[in-house]
Amino acid sequence: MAKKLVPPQATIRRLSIYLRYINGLDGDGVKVISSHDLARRLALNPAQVRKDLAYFGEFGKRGVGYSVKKLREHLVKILGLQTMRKVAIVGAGGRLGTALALYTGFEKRNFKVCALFDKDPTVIGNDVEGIGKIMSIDTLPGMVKEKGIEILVLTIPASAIKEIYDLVMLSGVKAVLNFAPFKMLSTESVAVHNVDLTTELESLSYHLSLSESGFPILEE
Amino acid sequence: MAKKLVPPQATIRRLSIYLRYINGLDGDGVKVISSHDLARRLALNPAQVRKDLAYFGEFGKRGVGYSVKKLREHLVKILGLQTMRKVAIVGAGGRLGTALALYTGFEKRNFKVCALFDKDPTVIGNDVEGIGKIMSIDTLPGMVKEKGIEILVLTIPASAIKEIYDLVMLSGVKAVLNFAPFKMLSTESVAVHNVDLTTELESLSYHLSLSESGFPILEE
DNA sequence: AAAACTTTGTGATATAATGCTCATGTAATA
DNA sequence: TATTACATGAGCATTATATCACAAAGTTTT
Repeated sequence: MAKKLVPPQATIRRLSIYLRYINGLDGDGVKVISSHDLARRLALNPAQVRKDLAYFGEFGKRGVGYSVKKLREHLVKILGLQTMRKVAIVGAGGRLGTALALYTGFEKRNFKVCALFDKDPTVIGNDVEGIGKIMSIDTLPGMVKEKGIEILVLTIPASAIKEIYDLVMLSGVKAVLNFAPFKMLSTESVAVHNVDLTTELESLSYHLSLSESGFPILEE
Repeated sequence: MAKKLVPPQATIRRLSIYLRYINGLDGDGVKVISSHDLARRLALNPAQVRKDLAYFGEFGKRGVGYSVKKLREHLVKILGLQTMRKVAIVGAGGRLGTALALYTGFEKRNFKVCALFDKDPTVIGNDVEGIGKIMSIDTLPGMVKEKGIEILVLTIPASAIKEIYDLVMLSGVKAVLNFAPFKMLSTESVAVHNVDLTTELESLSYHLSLSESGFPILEE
């Protein structure tokens, strides 16, 4: 019985975690896995695992569990990972941009970095092996259309945000992973996820202060 | 009237955002800011801003707003940012580790990368300018104590997790920022934040699939 | 084939986060 | 000094998310 409800963002993130876990099971010859097993391994609640999956259909078999093979297929389909997703990096001249451009781990997961952009004329034209030359940010909209880029990874400094915000949002991409220290908002046509490293460090600092003052930590 | 409640993690993250925003106000000669101003600028709800701040005391003045100077002082104090926090990077030989080691933006925010570790003998001993040589992971517990390292940034590959998990958790640090594709859990003595880049990309991919099938995006 | 297990899927319940509303305090103005 | 306007802090309402608990469905054992 298909219950039509919008799954929370947290559920989507967990699906990705489930997929990684069962991918890691590959050689082990495990044919079936229960919500209990998954939950124990991933430090979650079994009911939550079941509910997460139930948003998308009835994948399990009562008294048995979930077929690993089928579950993997479903997760790949739900997350839209059957086809390679084309990614571009904006701010590719910076440290973080370069690191992500050269990181090979994404390809295994079906994400392909296929274009690099920057604003700085001193890095435009630099060749990154395996990907190509860093291009001017001005060419972004054209390249998005030409290459079929779907996701933009933003690794620009705070100072460049004003200049680049609209350019990115109107470039035609449908998704943005933003590392810049500024919260970008999702719109009808562009999904944005923000990763804010400073905020992560500062909230850890808060916990340090807490434990200095004698409080326990306990969360997440 | 001080209400004794534990502030949610989301509140702590927002405090960091508030601080960044009012730091950016520096030259503008703004003396006072209202919850409304803050909320509008940061795409939040004014009541939420007030509630976030009210967890920690009564900083505002009715009819006026919050003194920027005082608010900054309070936020710095709450987040424990008066003193420099010493950070070490584990997995400093990899792309991401190197990028973070060389990233200078953290110092402005009072975080100092002061040690680098790796498991790989081929990178141990490499000198990173301004920080020092990459050290063997085996020396981690000793160095944590010796240098007073409080935060560990983990940028190790999936394959190294098993080997390094306990070493990190027992090293004596009080906080971990984990980029490895594995969810580490906070304990009584160690606060952990996980940043999972693959999960971020995959959940964006989910939204791409959705919009391909005609659904709108709308979230965050 | 019945009984005893196992595990899913889901309604009901608990917990948490967010947003609304307003009494109260403050400042500016007449 | 009274009036008006404004903004906080807090209680309450609403929404979102997570957990519990159990009936229904499948498997294994006797």
